[in-house]
Amino acid sequence: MDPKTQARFDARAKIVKALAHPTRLFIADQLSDQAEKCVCELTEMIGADMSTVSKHLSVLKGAGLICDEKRGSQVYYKLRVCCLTDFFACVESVLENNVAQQQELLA
Amino acid sequence: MDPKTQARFDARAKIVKALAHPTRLFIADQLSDQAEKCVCELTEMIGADMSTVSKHLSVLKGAGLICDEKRGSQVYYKLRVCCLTDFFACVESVLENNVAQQQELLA
DNA sequence: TGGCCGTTTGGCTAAACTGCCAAATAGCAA
DNA sequence: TTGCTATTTGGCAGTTTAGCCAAACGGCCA
Repeated sequence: MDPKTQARFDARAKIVKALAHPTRLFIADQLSDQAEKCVCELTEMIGADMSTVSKHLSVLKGAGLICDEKRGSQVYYKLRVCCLTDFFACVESVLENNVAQQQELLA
Repeated sequence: MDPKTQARFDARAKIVKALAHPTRLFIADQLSDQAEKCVCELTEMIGADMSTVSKHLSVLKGAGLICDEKRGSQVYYKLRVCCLTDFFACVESVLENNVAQQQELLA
């Protein structure tokens, strides 16, 4: 694989990797309906340590998937990408495929 | 987060994680144009150890993203999911957004 | 059968990732 | 200033992942 191709797929993988965690997928999903949420709200929903949630948000931000805005002492995050809904739909269709195939194997 | 939601996002993450590697993204891309390829062809293109490529294929297969068919002594892999093209397009748009933002910061 | 080719599996080490705690930072209000 | 809240950062232990080598497996052909 030539270096240019390698670099391109490295860059893509970095973005996909940022989404490759249940908590981060959940966050992206929560933010996907145009709603912005602060860290404490997300922390409450997720039920983990706030530092953990903050780091997950940092990963998503580093990949350019979300952006933040400070208002007072709170930080609000929102999606920076509009196509994630399709992305999730695709993942969901894979899941459905997998279930269908498993049922076929049992039948 | 209630257990059901947790399980749903765990399942999604498992699929996204399977794609979260440059080599595996490359493989998925190669297989995305309806073409099936055997392990040796992919190994040649990627330039890694065949055992490494085989393991990557195993990860993709485990996630239900590709399927395999043995013909003689060779194993051919092909995509099992049609929506990956949109998936890649979304990732690509994130990359473009990021570049645009970086340029804006410099200007 | 023996040998070769394509593929997978086991094992090992190095690197990356997670999640918690504790500490640092920043804003706001008394 | 002090104190309180929201958030981020540093650090550490446990877990997972990556990629190579060696070995095992399976099909094919002489």
